[in-house]
Amino acid sequence: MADRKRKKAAQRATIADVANMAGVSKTTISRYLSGQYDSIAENTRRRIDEAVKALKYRPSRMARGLKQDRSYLIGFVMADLANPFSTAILRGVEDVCRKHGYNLMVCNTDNDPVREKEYIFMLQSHRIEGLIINSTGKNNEFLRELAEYHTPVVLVDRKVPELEFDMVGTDNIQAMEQAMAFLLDQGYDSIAFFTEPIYQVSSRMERLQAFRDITARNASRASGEVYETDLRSPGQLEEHLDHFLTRVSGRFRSILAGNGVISLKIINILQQKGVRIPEDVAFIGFDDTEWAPVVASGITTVAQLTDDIGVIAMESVLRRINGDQSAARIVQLPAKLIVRNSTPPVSRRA
Amino acid sequence: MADRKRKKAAQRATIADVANMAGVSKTTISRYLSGQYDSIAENTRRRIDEAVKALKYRPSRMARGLKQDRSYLIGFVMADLANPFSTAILRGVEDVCRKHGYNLMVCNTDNDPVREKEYIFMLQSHRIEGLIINSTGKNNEFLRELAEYHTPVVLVDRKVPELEFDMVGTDNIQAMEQAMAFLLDQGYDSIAFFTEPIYQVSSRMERLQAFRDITARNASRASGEVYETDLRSPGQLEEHLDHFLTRVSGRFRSILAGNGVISLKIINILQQKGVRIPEDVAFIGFDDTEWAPVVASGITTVAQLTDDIGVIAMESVLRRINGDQSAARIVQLPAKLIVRNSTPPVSRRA
DNA sequence: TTGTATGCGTTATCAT
DNA sequence: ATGATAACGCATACAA
Repeated sequence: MADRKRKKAAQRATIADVANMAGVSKTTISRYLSGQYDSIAENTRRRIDEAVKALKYRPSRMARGLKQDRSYLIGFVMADLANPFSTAILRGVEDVCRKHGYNLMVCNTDNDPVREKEYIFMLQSHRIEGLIINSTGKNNEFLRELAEYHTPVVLVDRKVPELEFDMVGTDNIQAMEQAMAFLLDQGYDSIAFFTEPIYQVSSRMERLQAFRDITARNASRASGEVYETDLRSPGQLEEHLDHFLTRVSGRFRSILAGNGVISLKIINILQQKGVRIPEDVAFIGFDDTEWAPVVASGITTVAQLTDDIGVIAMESVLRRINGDQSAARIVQLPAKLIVRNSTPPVSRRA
Repeated sequence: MADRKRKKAAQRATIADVANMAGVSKTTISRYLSGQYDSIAENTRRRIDEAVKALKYRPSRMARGLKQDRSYLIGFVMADLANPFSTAILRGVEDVCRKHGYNLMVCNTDNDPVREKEYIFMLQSHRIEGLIINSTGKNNEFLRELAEYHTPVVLVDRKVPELEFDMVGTDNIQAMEQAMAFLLDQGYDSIAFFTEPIYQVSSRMERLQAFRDITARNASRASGEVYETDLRSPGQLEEHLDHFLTRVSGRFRSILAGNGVISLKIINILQQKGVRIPEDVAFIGFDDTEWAPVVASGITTVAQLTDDIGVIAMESVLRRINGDQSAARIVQLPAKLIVRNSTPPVSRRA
């Protein structure tokens, strides 16, 4: 009975401890751990069972990972965890991870490329087996590095043209077309599109471009106005709203918000100013947030399939992990217009 | 020049590769990695710099961790990631983690003890260095196991009487007292408390108990009614609301919601029924959700310091990691009543 | 200032 | 059905 090394405190049991207690070799324990029960005698297996329980043995994923070159870890890097859109995706990702025995490492970059880079480095050091990211687009070099070493990367929400990775997001053209067609059909002749700064964010670019295309095609029916607003700049959104409400002509005015965050801010300011939805201005929000049904007797929204985005992104990672070498896939999920009371036909208003 | 082993694909560089390229031993590289620059000659250091860059070397945290008995990993286990309360805490935790070089493993148990147990096992295998959890309370045995091996566990939101761990949450007594005192001062003589099922959830228990105590003390001024509602049971909440609105006497009725999730559901149903806030019933919500300002001309809420809960929880973990052996601390942060328009004085209503 | 040798806890290879 | 041994990538004790 070899006596264990003395350390100053309770140490976790190792495979060797289990082997000793069960009276077999480490190899047999290892077989047991990987479920090769066929090659283990019934009663040795029982003895191992007992030893594992008695010692509260938990195999070390670090040791196992080092040997097998695996980590059982997936990285999840978001530009803005404060946005419910991000956490909705997170839930989808987490669920699939759990079902497949992976753990999720969650990182919030706050849209800062430096933080993003630091996180990518840390995740590389942890040897993550897959990465799901809505990227600032400023660290393509390091994302490519992951790909070189066969770590699948899946982009969500934001495309990065230089990167040939799988991408999962919303079909922003179709989404905008639904929203705009509906507003036009309802008879609105003035539509303002409010978006957070475009930068290089593809989803915002696509929505903006779609807005421009659609207004151009419908120039005879309605006028379009674009407001690109930095929400961190105090007063800017209010200024833009003032401009639209007082300086832009149009009998029947409507607002289309580019995402859930700016939706809420707009509604807040409108309420403060006593501008009524939909009596004074109609409103459609992007993202079907939890509060959409209860604000202003119900806000019409363009719902993204956030949960599905997360699920599909993680499934794409798994497919690549399992050896799929096919060309990068771009999945653009349809958006669904959810009509509530913020967008009545103008006939009922005029 | 020893030739590297041939594997079928691009492998990450190891410390040995860097050592070879820089023409020094692995030990020197190791020193370099741990920042012992004093004991390295200027120009060897430069050569190492170059080699690291050229090889895109990323030290393996698994190997390092195995040797040092560290993982650089913190576990974060939540009963309900869908609740914005959870993700608010997550942001606080994540921020502190990042600043200290830790990575966060996020787990969603969906209030299921079995899932919780599986996650705790996985986290144990990953040798997490700390755990932040709002627990179902059904896996105390395994949480204690973590403590035995000196892994600090910090409870958030929910206490577990059997577990002597640090705990961070809201002072629910003070929170309820603020809300109730305000309702009473405004002149409401009937208060209904709506809560999700109490089970063993300490935060819900505390709020309920406080409600009972306060209504008992103020029996002459107002009557209190408790509704414990399982939101998964269809129709139950509506039934309870119906009961309160039609069967319970009281000239000036008010509702106090036990958390943000049930707040939203209640408001939704009230709106569907055409019950106006605050004209027909006053309303205070627990948790100052993002939508509180814009619903029903502004909902009065009891704000929890969610971000601080996360920050303090993670700081507690760090303090324990750094050797603090003092007795378990319970931190109960004050709640702040945010008065909006859902709770006017009854004099303005009568 | 630098290097050699050993071991962390596991799996894989090759035996028996 | 079971075991002995080497190796994964790094840090550490000890030398030089």
